[in-house]
Amino acid sequence: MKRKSVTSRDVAKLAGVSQSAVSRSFSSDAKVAEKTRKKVMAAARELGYRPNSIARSLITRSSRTIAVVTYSLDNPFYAFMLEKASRFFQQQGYHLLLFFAPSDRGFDTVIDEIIRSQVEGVLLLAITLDNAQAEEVADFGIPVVIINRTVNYAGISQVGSDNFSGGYWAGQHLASLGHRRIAYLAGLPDSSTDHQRHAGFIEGLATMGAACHALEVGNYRYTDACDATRRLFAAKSPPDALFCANDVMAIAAMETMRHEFGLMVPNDVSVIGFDDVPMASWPSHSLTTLQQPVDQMIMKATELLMGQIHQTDTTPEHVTLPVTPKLRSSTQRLAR
Amino acid sequence: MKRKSVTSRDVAKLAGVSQSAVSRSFSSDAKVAEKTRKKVMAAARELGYRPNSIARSLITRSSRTIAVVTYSLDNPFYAFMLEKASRFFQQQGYHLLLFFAPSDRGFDTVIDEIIRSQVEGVLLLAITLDNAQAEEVADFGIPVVIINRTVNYAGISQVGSDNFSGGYWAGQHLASLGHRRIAYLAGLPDSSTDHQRHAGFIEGLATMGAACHALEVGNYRYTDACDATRRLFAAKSPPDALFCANDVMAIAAMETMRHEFGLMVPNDVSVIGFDDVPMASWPSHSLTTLQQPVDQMIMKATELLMGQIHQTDTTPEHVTLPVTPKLRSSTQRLAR
DNA sequence: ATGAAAGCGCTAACAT
DNA sequence: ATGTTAGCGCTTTCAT
Repeated sequence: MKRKSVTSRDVAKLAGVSQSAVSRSFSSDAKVAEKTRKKVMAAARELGYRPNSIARSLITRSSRTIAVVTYSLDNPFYAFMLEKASRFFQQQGYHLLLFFAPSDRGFDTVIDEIIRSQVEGVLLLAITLDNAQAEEVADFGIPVVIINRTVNYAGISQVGSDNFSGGYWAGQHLASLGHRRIAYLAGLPDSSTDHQRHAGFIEGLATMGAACHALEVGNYRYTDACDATRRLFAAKSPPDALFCANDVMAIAAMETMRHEFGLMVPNDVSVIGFDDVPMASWPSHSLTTLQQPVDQMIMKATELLMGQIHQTDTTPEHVTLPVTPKLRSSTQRLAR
Repeated sequence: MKRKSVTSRDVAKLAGVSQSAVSRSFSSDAKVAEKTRKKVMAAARELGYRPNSIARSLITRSSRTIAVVTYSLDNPFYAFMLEKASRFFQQQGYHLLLFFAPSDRGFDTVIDEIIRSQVEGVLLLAITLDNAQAEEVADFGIPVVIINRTVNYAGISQVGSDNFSGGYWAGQHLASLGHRRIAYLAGLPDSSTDHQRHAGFIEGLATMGAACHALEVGNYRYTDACDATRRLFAAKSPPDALFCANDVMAIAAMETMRHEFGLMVPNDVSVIGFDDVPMASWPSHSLTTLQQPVDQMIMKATELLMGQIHQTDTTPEHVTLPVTPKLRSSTQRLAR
């Protein structure tokens, strides 16, 4: 049975106190006699009263809400981050408003919704803002932290890992293993992570006098990566080593090579991924990869956001955390 | 630079109209002359005005917000569902408040937050409510839909798939393949899904005159499932077939059997999972499993929730959707 | 310590 | 079509 919303006024009447006494009884830093609070709580329980957070937010002008925006959850790396970050905010007494970036433009609508919602902070998972968008949000004084993308805007904090160095290590390592036809399986072509990993890779190869043998785009997605792999290995001169811009694609590539091309990893082809998702360490894949420090990234990002929310004088930071090569059995020295 | 919050009043002043004209200009079903709206919009743009959703919600008494509660995102099955459901609500103009069920009790706190937030509906992903909790929420007239768990409370809708039949098929199929030592790798011991899959399994085995050879608990989690598998195969009489209550555990079991016990799947052991997550169809795993109709489940659940939000006379439904056996290569007839 | 009163920023009658 | 008025349910001075 639907209760007609009970207000603090109703509770006050029943308890025989003023409405503000009720309000005080429900706030932690109360200047209320223990006796009145008891009375109020009893009345509240009887009526099934719950303070209306919306009314509270309106008057205190604080929503205690964080918006998290993400692109997709089918990369476990981001699902994990979302969970971690959410639990953190929840524990801090914040609510979490979740938005998915629409594929078909319309991202400005999301920004508008976020602003209207009076959120106190925005966390962007693998999403970036163009200058107009950044300015729009900044103009309202809403702190923003971006994870795993860069922005062209000084007012916004970002935390990511050292993609360039990761790519560099991958390139150098594969070349030093004696591979000659080293290919790149690219992520989203317009993402900063892809650019940086790619650039590092090229440079790492260069230190060994090598160059990128072939490149196909997998958009950081499993099925796209399967297709890209097919193109790569159907070529006249197929790769003998492959650096993939993330683990999901690396696993897709290994599956495709093994089961459609009858190739062995690492005997015929060495493979390196990026992220170190849990799956990467499963024995079937045992993927050599570059570990991103997820926990640190989340910690830093949430810390930054909280800092900017609480002290308005905090200056935005651009944090780059180190990646760690994880040597597993998807790479080996080229058999002569 | 932080703009001091601009209100509709400010816009009204600048546009030379009344405050309510501003309000009307920002509502779709407007009784406003095109000319006034133009003026208002111009002034709004100049000041950077955005309607405050909180104030709007307070007066309209509708938050246009749905709460989604989940336990964890490390099963891709639920990550996928969350994304699907979120996108749906977002597209319908609803906001999504995300909560993670705290492991250490404290779930009542989440319920309290949900009620205070004035959400219009609650979607529970693989989470159930005890009677007191169900009553609490129902008392406030908040529609609730539970996915993949059952409730002991008539006022709440639930949608799930036919776990019993799935288990039944698995038991019967494994027995009919000639296996004699068929074990069960259980999910969370107190979940309805586990009970039903288990019960169906036992019954399915029984039709073939077989019984469950061994049981270990994997809590629906990868690492727990690895441990459970070790226990299962370290036994004097290890299984020759295994039904796992979900795909994640089935994959964990296959990894462990293959790489720690040197067993072949399906030659030495047949394995069946449950869910049909994308990973299950990857060639390395090629897992025979019971496909849950995720899309239908989400569609039905969101439809039910929307129905209950919009017509208060909608009666709660308990929907059970059929599962589909997906025969892949993790099962085969026992070699004689 | 408590109550009265004044709004938070908006929508929705009600007049005009 | 537009303005005036009265709140939505709460927090927060300000007196007492």
